[in-house]
Amino acid sequence: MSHKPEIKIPASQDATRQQLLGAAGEVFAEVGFRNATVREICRRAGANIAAINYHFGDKEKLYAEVLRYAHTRALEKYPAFQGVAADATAEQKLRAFVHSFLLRIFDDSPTACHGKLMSREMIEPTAALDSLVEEFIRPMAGQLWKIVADILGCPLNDERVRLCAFSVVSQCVFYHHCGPVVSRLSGRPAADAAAIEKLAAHITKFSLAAMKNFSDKKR
Amino acid sequence: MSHKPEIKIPASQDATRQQLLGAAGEVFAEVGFRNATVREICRRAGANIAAINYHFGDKEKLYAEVLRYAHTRALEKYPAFQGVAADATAEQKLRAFVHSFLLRIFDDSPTACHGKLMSREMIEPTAALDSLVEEFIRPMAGQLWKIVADILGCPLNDERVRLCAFSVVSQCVFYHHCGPVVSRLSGRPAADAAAIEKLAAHITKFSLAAMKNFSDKKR
Amino acid sequence: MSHKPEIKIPASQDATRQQLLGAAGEVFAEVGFRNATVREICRRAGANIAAINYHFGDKEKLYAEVLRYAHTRALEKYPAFQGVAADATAEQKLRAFVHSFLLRIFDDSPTACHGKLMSREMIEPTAALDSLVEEFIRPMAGQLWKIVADILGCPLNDERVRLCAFSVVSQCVFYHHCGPVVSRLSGRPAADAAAIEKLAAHITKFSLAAMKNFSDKKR
Amino acid sequence: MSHKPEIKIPASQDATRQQLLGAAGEVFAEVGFRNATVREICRRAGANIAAINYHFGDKEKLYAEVLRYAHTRALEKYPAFQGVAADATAEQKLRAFVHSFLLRIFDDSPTACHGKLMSREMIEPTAALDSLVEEFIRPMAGQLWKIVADILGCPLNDERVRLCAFSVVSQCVFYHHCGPVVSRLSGRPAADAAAIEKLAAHITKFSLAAMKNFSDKKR
DNA sequence: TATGAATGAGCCTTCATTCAT
DNA sequence: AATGAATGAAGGCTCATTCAT
Repeated sequence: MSHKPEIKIPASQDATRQQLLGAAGEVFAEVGFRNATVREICRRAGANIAAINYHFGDKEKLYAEVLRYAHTRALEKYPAFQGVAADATAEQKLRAFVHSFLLRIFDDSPTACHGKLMSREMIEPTAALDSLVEEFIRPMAGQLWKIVADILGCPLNDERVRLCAFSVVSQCVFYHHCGPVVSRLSGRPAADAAAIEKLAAHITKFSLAAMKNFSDKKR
Repeated sequence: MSHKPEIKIPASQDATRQQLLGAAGEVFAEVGFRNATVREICRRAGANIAAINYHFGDKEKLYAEVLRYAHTRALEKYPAFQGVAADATAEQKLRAFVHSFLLRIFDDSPTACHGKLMSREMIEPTAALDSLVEEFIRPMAGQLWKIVADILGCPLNDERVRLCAFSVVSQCVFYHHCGPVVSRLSGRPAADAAAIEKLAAHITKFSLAAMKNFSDKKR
Repeated sequence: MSHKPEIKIPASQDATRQQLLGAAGEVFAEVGFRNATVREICRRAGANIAAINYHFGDKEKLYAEVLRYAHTRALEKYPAFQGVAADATAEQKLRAFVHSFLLRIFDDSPTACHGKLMSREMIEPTAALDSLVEEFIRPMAGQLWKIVADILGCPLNDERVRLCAFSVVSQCVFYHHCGPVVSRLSGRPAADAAAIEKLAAHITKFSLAAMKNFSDKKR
Repeated sequence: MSHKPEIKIPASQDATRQQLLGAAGEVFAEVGFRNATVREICRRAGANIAAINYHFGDKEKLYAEVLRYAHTRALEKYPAFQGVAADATAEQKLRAFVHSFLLRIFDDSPTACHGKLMSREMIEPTAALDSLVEEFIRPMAGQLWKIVADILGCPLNDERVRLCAFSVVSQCVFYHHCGPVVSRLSGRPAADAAAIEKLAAHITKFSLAAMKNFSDKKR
């Protein structure tokens, strides 16, 4: 409010764009696309109310960019196989995959909104979801399928590979998406780093135990 | 609020209330609480635009009632252990639990909205969630914990019981909540009765395999 | 501005609708459809800003209704052959037609806006013009064609009938539509009742003189 | 971007100005002053969005220049007495005047916008109209008055001269200004060269017939 | 009791204009 | 000299809610 003229000086084109992407990510994550107001986004970005239309065309196009931006950042920050050698065992890779998946989804630093945005996208998919699946999610699914096929000893396109992979992912997603119920049932609040660690251990153990005993049993 | 002069046929008064509950369930499920308009709800219910405020006070109180109503109906329609004897094995009970859970969550008949409402409630919990958990979800969790404890051979309050129960439920919830991604990845549309049957079989098999091999392995 | 509580009491549905039609007519006539603001219309109508959407759907539908309303009123107020017997001569009918046409078009009482609305409609025709022509203008053109055909001694569908009728109407329209130039050239302001009388006399005389001498001359 | 060392042809500066005048003429003619956006004008002119303010001060001053520019061009392209000798008869001069008037007003080549701009100016006169009348329209009216006075055999300042001249011009203007109604009534689209020729013939014939029979009749 | 006309805050978007570069 | 990012007022429209009937 006072002078702070320096805040406006660096306002090069890209700076404002970036501020808007960040602020929009926060707001969309907090209240969803529809409930988010451009006023609030611009306010947080320190930009004029017309800035969104100027830089992105409209609110919807901004949202699409935010979604891509959030995904890109999340994958850069938490690569799927961080700290795992290329020749590691499938079990080791699974553990890493689950752990980084959880870290990615639970990161609630102000700049991270990937998890929440995806949760909302699941409930009300937008036009942006199609390309998001092809660009980010399908490749990641492919990585998991390889690991699972290896563990099961199945060909990659066996239906059981898909089913077991979904069973793995479902456990990761669950604690994030059903957080409100999980925390009410367990009496504990959201997940911290230690809890995530523990969760990753359980999911990996549970899933490996299941898959090791899987192939030789018919339903 | 006062006495409800009792004698009254279940007539007009209650009829409108009921119509509103039904219509509101549909609309809230389709577009969420915020995006739902009282005009549309009243239109579908064949009621006056002021009917919601008259019968329920405001939109939010209507929503809370819809949530309870939807849960009650869903549990009546798909009891947790339908067709399973009280002395059935834990495995049989688990199978029944999973199957009815899936049926409940995937029922998309116009009068059923329990699944969609819960999905939305996970993302933006309302004040109604607290009582919902206590009244409906905790009892159901208790039932599952018993089964899991039996299978694991653990005491009921062992942490592994909670974790494994979550692992079971997470798989059930996943196909519903992440439907938009699952269908895009698999190329198949939503779930029909046969698919649900198959899903129930997989989840049960996967979970039993995991839990059978669980206790004797360290992570 | 002061109390005038009685202004709001009679605010039955139709009263507000009527107020809006009147106010909208004024505003649309003054500044055109696009430049007219719903805020100003509602202000003049003593109505809430949402009243237009409530009663008419949107600004455009309001405009269409205003156009029809203004036409209907103008034709009621100034019938084409007021004070002329059914068996009057074609010359007498022409004189009456021209006179009432001018009166209609120049009426600038606050409730009359027909003339200005039509002028604007000529420059930027809206979707409403089509039905307006069929419903109001074509019947009136038919009346004039009969008179002209009678004077020329031509069959009704002779091309000269159309051309001469247009020549008559063009003179009526001109003083209204080109008022800004006419008044600047002649130094006189807009038209009062006496001026209209004189104008009607000239146009009738000019046109009759032309048509009397018309048929027997080749160009 | 680099230096463009001064020598500079009358180029860029004036070139941009000229482009803006042309583009603005088009846009103002198409959608009117208020609905025209500086963005669209600059886009069509291949100029920067700030170019209008830079070269003309603001949108309104640009409009005034466009109006003068369009008039000048229209009069250069269609002189009032093209192809008519100085000693031609008044009838011949009238014919030429009417024809060139129609050509001027109906020219809808992209660079011509005189007719449409004037139509709009009639409905919402701007400050630019005053000087436009003095500079372009009054001289032209003077020319017509002379012709008409000659035909009527009246002194130049006789009121009948004004009235008859208006009657002539009104017919020319009518087909342009009321085009939307004329075309709907006649089923024919806008005017091509042949139609204009025919129109000129009719207007001249009608007007001459009227004026020849005029002076000796009192109303 | 039940209605529906009326309310006014708030939404996204558009626009001419400005100003630092 | 010329740019284009940024501005902020104002536009049409939607909505849950109220209140006189």
